[in-house]
Amino acid sequence: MKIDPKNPADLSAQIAGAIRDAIIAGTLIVDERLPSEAELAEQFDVSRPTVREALKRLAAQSLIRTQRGATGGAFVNRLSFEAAQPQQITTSTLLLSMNAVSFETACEARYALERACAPLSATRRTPDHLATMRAELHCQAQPGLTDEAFCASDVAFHRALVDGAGNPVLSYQLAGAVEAMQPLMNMITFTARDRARIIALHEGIADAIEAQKSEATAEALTALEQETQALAQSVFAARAEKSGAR
Amino acid sequence: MKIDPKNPADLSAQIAGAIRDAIIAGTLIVDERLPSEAELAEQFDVSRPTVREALKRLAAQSLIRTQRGATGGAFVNRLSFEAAQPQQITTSTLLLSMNAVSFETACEARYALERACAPLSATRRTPDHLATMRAELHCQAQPGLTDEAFCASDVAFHRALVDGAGNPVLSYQLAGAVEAMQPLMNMITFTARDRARIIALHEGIADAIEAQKSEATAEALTALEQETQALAQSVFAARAEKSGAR
DNA sequence: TGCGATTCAAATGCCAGACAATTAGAAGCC
DNA sequence: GGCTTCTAATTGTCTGGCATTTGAATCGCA
Repeated sequence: MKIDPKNPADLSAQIAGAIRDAIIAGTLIVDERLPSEAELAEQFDVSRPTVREALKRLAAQSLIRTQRGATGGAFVNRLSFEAAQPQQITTSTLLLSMNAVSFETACEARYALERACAPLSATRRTPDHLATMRAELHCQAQPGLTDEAFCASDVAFHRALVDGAGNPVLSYQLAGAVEAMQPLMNMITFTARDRARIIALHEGIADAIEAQKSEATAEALTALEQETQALAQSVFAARAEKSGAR
Repeated sequence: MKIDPKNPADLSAQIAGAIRDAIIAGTLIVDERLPSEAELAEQFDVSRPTVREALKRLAAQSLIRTQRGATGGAFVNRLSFEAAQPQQITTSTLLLSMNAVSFETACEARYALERACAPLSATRRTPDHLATMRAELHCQAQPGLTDEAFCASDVAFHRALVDGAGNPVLSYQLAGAVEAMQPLMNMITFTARDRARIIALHEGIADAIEAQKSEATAEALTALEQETQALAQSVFAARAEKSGAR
């Protein structure tokens, strides 16, 4: 790990990479303290600011944390699912917004992944998950709700469904797919009739989950996907026509 | 965005957060040039090294890139799926290795997600994807293959399956789940008989994909999951007994 | 001896200034 | 016009230093 060729480019990136590799390889284990900045600077034969830049890179990925004071320093972080999720969500959101991914594609991915959780969630969901879903349903039925709040509740509903599978790996992966859709959903205006239809479909999902029926859950999700796709299509078509007529 | 309270903690993190928020909110658009380090330092009323640390944090997340020279500077990066995948993979790998996720849980998540891709992949896979799968199958049948190489080929096979769905969002999300399993798989020693069984199951998957049969693909994946789980269980049980007898 | 207050040292956080390297564009020359 | 050279702007890096935090050792005192 102490190697560092005379590559003239980006010393801090190289150092960060070397430390990252050591963490991945298990050479540095969780909660282990890295050498102090001064020692690292000496080891890699660079200055302290350069070492600091490398450490900040790692800190940005939650690979290390730093403590000040006498026994301070940089410590290898235990990367928890909770800490990784927000990053996963922002990355997914940016990927969708920067790459002109169509609503259709993103929606297809999201529901395909959610259907993967359906059988597990139907089997394992706790009363808590069910209660969350029912609560969000109630929230969605409020009359004065803004579109943003409606979408947020929609996301919360689906996350409860995913979490019901009781598999942290699934929850982590799905968080990105579900949350990243929110900005796209926010581009849609929901009429009262649209909302009623969506809520009815949500109720179907909640009922299937409550009855622990795997296939019924998957079918309800498929129905919701079709409804969502159709709704989006009509909204975008109307918008295109409007701008065409303008 | 230019706001920066007198929080005594972690100026560089605050600055990085402010710029990140601006990117997410769309205030800074792709390929736009940020002010120079000196200007940012003045704006935020901090020194240049502090600004640099903030920029390195953003660079670590591929949110910006930097160019030297006269017209150089920091530019907002178009976050591409290709650039995001490696990060997603290392994060997923570390999450599994640092959180004592059981083989069972990770395996369940992986196959659940893969089954979600099965119908799409069966419908849309190109001859290229099919060729990759067949090539990896051939590779797996090589006699002198190490366990690591066998696992690597296994991963390549499954990624071809996932990519066959033709949905970049799915490919991105699944990359983490599939690749992160590799270290766990590497802990297993595959006997010739184990490999033969796995290859046979892989062939079943490839055949189903070739015939564009969605349900057959999903069933083949389920069979492979059961085989993998059983194999892992027997290996771990044997290992536990051995260490108990030691 | 026991305990609290003080001091000390180590480490990170931050800053000022400087120089090197790189790069694009401007200026000048043929 | 085309080529070369110069220049300015910008990032990359280093040196040295000061401020802040924090745990631990030390000292004083009962």
